[in-house]
Parts: sequence; C-alpha cells; structure tokens
Amino acid sequence: MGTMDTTTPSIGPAQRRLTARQLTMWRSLMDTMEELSRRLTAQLQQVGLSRGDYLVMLTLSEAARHHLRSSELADAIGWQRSRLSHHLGRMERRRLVRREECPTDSRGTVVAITDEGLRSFRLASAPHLRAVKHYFADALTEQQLEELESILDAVRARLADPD
Amino acid sequence: MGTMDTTTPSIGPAQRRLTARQLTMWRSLMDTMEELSRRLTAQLQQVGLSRGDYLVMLTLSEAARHHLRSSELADAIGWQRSRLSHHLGRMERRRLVRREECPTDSRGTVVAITDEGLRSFRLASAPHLRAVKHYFADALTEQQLEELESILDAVRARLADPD
DNA sequence: CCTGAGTAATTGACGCGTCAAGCATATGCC
DNA sequence: GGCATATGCTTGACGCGTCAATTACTCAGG
Repeated sequence: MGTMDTTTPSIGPAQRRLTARQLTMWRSLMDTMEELSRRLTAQLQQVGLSRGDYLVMLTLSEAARHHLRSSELADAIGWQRSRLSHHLGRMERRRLVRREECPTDSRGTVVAITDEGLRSFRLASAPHLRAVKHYFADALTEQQLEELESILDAVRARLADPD
Repeated sequence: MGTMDTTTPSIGPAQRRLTARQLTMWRSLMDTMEELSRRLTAQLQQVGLSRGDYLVMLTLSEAARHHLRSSELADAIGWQRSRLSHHLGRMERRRLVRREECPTDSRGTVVAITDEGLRSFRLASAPHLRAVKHYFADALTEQQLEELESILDAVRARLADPD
C-alpha cells in the first residue's frame, strides 16, 4: 500500500495504482474543462444559441450550398445519428435549419441552414471566437500550445487503441 | 484581414483573431475531452453508476461518518444546489443515499451514503481508477504531466480573472 | 419480381443540468 | 416580539444525450 511497490520491478505501466499526483491532475483537468465549457456555453447563450447549435451551423455554413446530408453532418461533428435527429428537431422548431428530402436516396434527409440561422450564427461567431481566444488561446504560450498538442495526441492514441 | 495586422504593433494579445493553429487545437481539445469523458462514463455505466453518482459517493465516503450537509457536498464537488437536489433525488430512489433532517438547522438536509451505496461505490472504484489510469495517467510522461499542470493553471487563472 | 439483409433517419423513454420560482426557516434590526 | 431579508433546499419546465426500438427505404441474390 505504500508508495514503493516491491511486487512490480518498475517495468510496464509505472505503478499499479494512480499516484496522488496523477489523481490530482485528473480532477484538475476535469474541473477546469467543465468550468471552461460552462463559461463558453453561457457566453453563447447570451445570443440564444447552444454549443450544439453553433457546431451544427458552423459545419453547415462551411458546406457547399449551405447544406449536407444528415449522416454527413453527423460524421463531420462526430455525433450519433439520434443525437443529431433530436437536435435538428429542436433547431428546426426555432427555424435555424430546414430539413428536406434527399433527391438521390429517399431514405435520406438533407439539412440546410436557413437565412435566419445564418444570421444568428454570424452574429454569434465573433463573440464566441473572442471568448475562445480569451479563455484558451491567450492563456497559453506558443510553447504550451505545442505541449498540449503532444499531450492530446498521446491521449487520443490511447482512445484509438483497440485494447 | 491578412495574417499580419499593421494596426496592432504586436503588443497585448498576440493577434486580434485566433490563428488556424489555435483553432485547431481548441477543437482537438474539445473533441478529445468529450471522447475521454464518454469513455469513462461508459465504463462506470457497466456497474450501473453515472459520473455524478461516483463523485457524490466518493465525497460522502471520504466524509466523517459518511455524511455531509447538502450544501457542503455541493461545495465540495462544485455543483449548484439545484443540480445536487435533482441528483440526490434520483440516487435516493435507487437507495444509494439517504436524506435526513439536519439537527442544527431545520432548513438544512444531511446526506448520507447507504450501505448499499457504499458497496456499489467500492465495487465501481477499482475499475474506474484503472480506466483513468489507462486513458490518462499511463498515456502521459512525467514531463507531460508537469506541462499539463502549468497549462491548466494558466487556463484556470483566466477563468478566475474578473474581467 | 420478391425476399432478406443492410442502411438512413426518427422516435420514446429516461437520466442529466440549468434556470427561475417557490417554500420554509433563520436572523438581524427596530 | 415582529418584520424584512437572507439562506437552504426543492421543484417544474425545458433543453440536451443515450439507448433501444421502429419505420422506411435500398439493394443484392435468387
């Protein structure tokens, strides 16, 4: 139970258990990210959009002719179909997007951003990016940004690993 | 609008706008954290607990006599009261916690973890910590952990800043 | 053609989180 | 004491996210 573990001769994963330091960092990471996320959400909410709304409209606004197949949109933003369906339903009620039949596959749906949606997105965009810059980009040095990149790569490698 | 901005003589925040690199890192950070969070949630779900359940029970299990005032619990885990109320309601239905009148302030509530809750928490704990170790701690070098610490400090400083 | 397997998207149920409103009790001030 | 105000907690409404089930269509093989 002590810090030194005589049963594992320091091969493989450093220790069998998390060190106090690792655990602290983990909690800190979670806390910080959650607060950051809350802050960004609150910022967007001031113009009446959620983070999901923003992401959907960003993707649509960048797409050719401002529309995408529902499944392409889901893949682009990494959402499950059902999540997207629910979200589009809510967005459609607010006239931010429109759903149309897909001409090439009658099972499919094409999602388009409306003029109103585009206006709303453009209005939200500048303050949102400013907030990201303020809380994230301006907080870090170029050096730290690089370090973060390698940290995220390392974690993503773990997530991608089949084991 | 180009990359070089002649109006700001490179003082203050490096650029007026986010660089492509910063924006990419931001998206990467968000994506990675969300996936990490999903993974941890799924892991806990295998033993029938949510992340919230785990956090609440962890805190209670560490408290003197396994109980806390509702507001102390909320502060300890950084939740709003209403969130905690809702969550405790759900946990109480599943007999993981119990709410009792506070003897010193009749407005107050004391929350205690039940035996069943404690059993459930202990059962969940080892695999959960193993997952945190696997996806997070083992992915990073000691060096990276230090870098992450300073990165998180920098962001937290921004979040704490009044402006 | 017709059938069966696969695919696109939606739906319903339910847990979760936030906001605003509400209720009961405590407390400071006259 | 009695009132205003503050505090501790709960509630209801509603947006959000996941899972499992469902509907509607496509398409390959016979």
